[in-house]
Amino acid sequence: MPQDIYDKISTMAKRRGFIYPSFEIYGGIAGFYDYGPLGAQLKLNIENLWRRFFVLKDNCVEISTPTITLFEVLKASGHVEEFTDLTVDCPKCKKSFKVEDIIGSTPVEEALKEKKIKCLGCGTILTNPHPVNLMFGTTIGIGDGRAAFLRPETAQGIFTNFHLLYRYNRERLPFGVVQIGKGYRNEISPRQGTLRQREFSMAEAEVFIDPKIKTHPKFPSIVNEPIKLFDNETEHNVTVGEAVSRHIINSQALAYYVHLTSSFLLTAGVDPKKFRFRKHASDELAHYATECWDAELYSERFGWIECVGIADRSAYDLNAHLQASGVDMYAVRKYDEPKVVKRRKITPKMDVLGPLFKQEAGKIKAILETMEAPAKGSLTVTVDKKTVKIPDNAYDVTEVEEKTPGEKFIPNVIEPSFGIDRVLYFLIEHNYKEVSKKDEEYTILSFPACIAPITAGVFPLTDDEKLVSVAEQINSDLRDAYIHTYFDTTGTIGRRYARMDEVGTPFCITIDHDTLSDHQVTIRDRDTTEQQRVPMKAIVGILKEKIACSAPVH
RNA sequence: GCGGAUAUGAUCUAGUGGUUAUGAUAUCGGCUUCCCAAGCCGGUCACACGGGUUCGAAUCCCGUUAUCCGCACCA
Repeated sequence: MPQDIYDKISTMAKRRGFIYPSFEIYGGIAGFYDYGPLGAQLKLNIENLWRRFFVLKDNCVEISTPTITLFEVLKASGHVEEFTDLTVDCPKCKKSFKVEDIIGSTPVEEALKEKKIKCLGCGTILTNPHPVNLMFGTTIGIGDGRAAFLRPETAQGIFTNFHLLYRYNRERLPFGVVQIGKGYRNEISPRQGTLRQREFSMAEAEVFIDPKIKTHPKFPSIVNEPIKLFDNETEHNVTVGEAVSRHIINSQALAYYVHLTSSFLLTAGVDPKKFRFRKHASDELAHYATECWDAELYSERFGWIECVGIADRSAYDLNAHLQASGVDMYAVRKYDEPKVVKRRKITPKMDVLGPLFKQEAGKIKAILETMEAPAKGSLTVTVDKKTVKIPDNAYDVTEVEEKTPGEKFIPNVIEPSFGIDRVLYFLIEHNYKEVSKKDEEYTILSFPACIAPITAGVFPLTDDEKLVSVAEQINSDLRDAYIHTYFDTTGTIGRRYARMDEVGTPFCITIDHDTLSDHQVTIRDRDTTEQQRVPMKAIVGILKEKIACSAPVH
């Protein structure tokens, strides 16, 4: 098979220190990759660029929560059910089914023995039952510890802190919270290299909004920006404003983050021609989502690959945690003036309720205090699934006027969720260029300056001591200014340029004999190979400006 | 998970049941040269792992692992 771009990139990435297969000296394991020195720096640069968009520009706050997540959290969020499927295969029509779709709640072993599990299509007896559980389980503590999972997404760490974060944000909506970190999925069969890993990095933003005001404060500034949307039938080349007015995207808030994502990806260096947004069909939506747009990037080998999901998770998660934990996950929509409501308030008489209901009296009291007294008839409450009648002499009714400052509601969530490793791979693939120089194959990674792992090569033209010491000074000045450099005195200058081109270093600074007298150096541009003579003192400033990576026109 | 193919230095690769296992690139050292992968000399680094057959296995057989292709799966 001829080498395609994926093979070439894999080879280059390993050879030059971007990506290594993990644990290779012990045989390796599918779905795990190490980032070498250049890969780790590239990943850090991508994450920091992401922070510039989501934290600095969009005002989200960043938190950090454990990757080991308590069973209860993922039970409440639906992941325990949704990620654990027992699946059986049909040997005849080669289809797989969830066991529970076929036999309901019958124990599986029994059903297998009795050959009750038959293919819904052709009636053949199904075989090979295997659990498809995408979460890694573990136990916290020794012995009867508490069950836990490695998190399948960082989002739950944000949801479970909602009440604290809402207060941090001084009880105002909208606000966004981000987290960058590892997620884990025990993929059945990882393929496609780093595009499908079992441990992977994600950057997620959970933006909490009022479901009645699904907008974004900066939406007006982007209404005329173009965007390419594919709804599985038609490709719409529209403006962000049109996307919303024509209901291709169903809210301004969602559309805003579609645009922000686009802006981030293009700044990071994805090829606009290999980039689109695609809407999830209703049958591919996650269990928590009501609408989802994927940013898809095109790979020459793998086709269109989802790298970012921008989902409207509605109130799903906060509601789930509210139900399961009992902690208030509401926000308040303030009225212009507090509303005054007359209410027939119940005041329980504990001296009657206590002896009557014993240990249940406390629960009954709590329920009664939230209830409206019936205008007529008897009062009943439901405690532990039992309905009990409360005698008239066990409570008083008083008519009170209650002031309500606003309406309670569960916020909705817009979630842009980025697969960092996928973005990283695509930045390599989209920027991988082959040219031929003097009949030799020559490769260039045309990374934008803001994400390139090394910003500048620093080269004395010869290994003359005088040149080397000036170059060393320039090198340390740059490093003092947080600019990553690669200092190299060996080999010909062409070879040194070539080495930098292959790993995507945008600039090389060369110190030659003239530098000693005119205090100028040469800056060489990777993409044009053009050279510019500039004063030594100006270099830090020039490079800092280049790294700033202003947003491209698109 | 099922079926097929593959596995030799960091990379690409030659090779045979029998001495010390090719060659190139890269890398390191030396000489030389110095603005786009120059040359010469020298050095480091490999038969995926485990078992079997055999006097002898990197080579043949089996298993494992990984990778690639197809199927299935894929918030």
